[in-house]
Amino acid sequence: MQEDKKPNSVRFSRTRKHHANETAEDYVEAVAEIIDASGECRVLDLAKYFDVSHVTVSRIVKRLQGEDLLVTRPYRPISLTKQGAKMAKYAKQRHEIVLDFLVAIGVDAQTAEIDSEGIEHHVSSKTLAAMKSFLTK
Amino acid sequence: MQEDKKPNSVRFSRTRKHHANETAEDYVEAVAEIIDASGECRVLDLAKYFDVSHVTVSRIVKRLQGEDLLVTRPYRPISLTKQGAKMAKYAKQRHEIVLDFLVAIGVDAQTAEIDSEGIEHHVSSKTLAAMKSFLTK
DNA sequence: GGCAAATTGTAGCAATGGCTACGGATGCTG
DNA sequence: CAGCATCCGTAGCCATTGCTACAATTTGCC
Ligand SMILES: [Mn+2]
Ligand SMILES: [Mn+2]
Ligand SMILES: [Mn+2]
Ligand SMILES: [Mn+2]
Repeated sequence: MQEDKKPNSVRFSRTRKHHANETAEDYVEAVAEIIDASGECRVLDLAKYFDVSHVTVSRIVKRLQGEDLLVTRPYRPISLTKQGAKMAKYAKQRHEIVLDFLVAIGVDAQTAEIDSEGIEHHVSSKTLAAMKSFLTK
Repeated sequence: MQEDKKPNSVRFSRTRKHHANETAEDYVEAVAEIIDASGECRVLDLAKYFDVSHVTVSRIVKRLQGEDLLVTRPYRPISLTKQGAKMAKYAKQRHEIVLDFLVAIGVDAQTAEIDSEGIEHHVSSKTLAAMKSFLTK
């Protein structure tokens, strides 16, 4: 049973859904990156990575464990589940394409890094495909 | 006294700031559009526009009034302040450029409408300039 | 004018993501 | 191996944005 929305408002609901996923996407991507760089990922690594308190990280990690994206035990390192690793891989690829794309249209690297961090979460597979095809042309 | 951040984490703080502004930008843009289309903007108009309850709109309108972006009185229509109108004008222009840009790189109109609704808030003036210059080429 | 419908406000709940303060666990090091 | 520093969890606060249920106001119509 779908509540039928007025066509205009659909895009806002969609954007709200994107935002709900944002934290998860950034976190699994960060966990993958930190493990790749240093061998393991701890709560404090993520706190420094995002520049938030360890408390914020701790709570979010707990939530994401409940969503089967990562695994940890008290006072222990954090690792990704299969599902989390899959999301991280996709998020990383998408992030890189968005970043490269912005640079390709003439945005300076530093600005592209900042903007891509927010833009990535709103780029659908269709828009991603368009960016990809632009890059290979 | 600036807390000096690790350069990497800057982009996340920036993205969090963009998100804090998102609601304001969407709301003033919607108020301008609704007034332009129908003469006045009521709480229920915004509720339908965003597909949220009138309660959510009512509270956000109150907050934005406190931020001097719009004006209203109980049970009365909503209008923009000078500052709100200025933000609405910028947001609308930016939104249109992002939308047109996505279409220009080959994204279908419907997808472009959805994606631009989220992307717009993360597009800095530099990235916007790059998109603009791409469109005029 | 008065009643009913439509509109808007209020009360109170939930989820999410910020924070500080404090307490418990881990682990390094003398 | 004991103690101390570091790391992490918990308690409890705030702000924001969702919601339902109910109360109040405005408006339209007879
Ligand atoms: Mn990312
Ligand atoms: Mn991101
Ligand atoms: Mn928007
Ligand atoms: Mn966003």
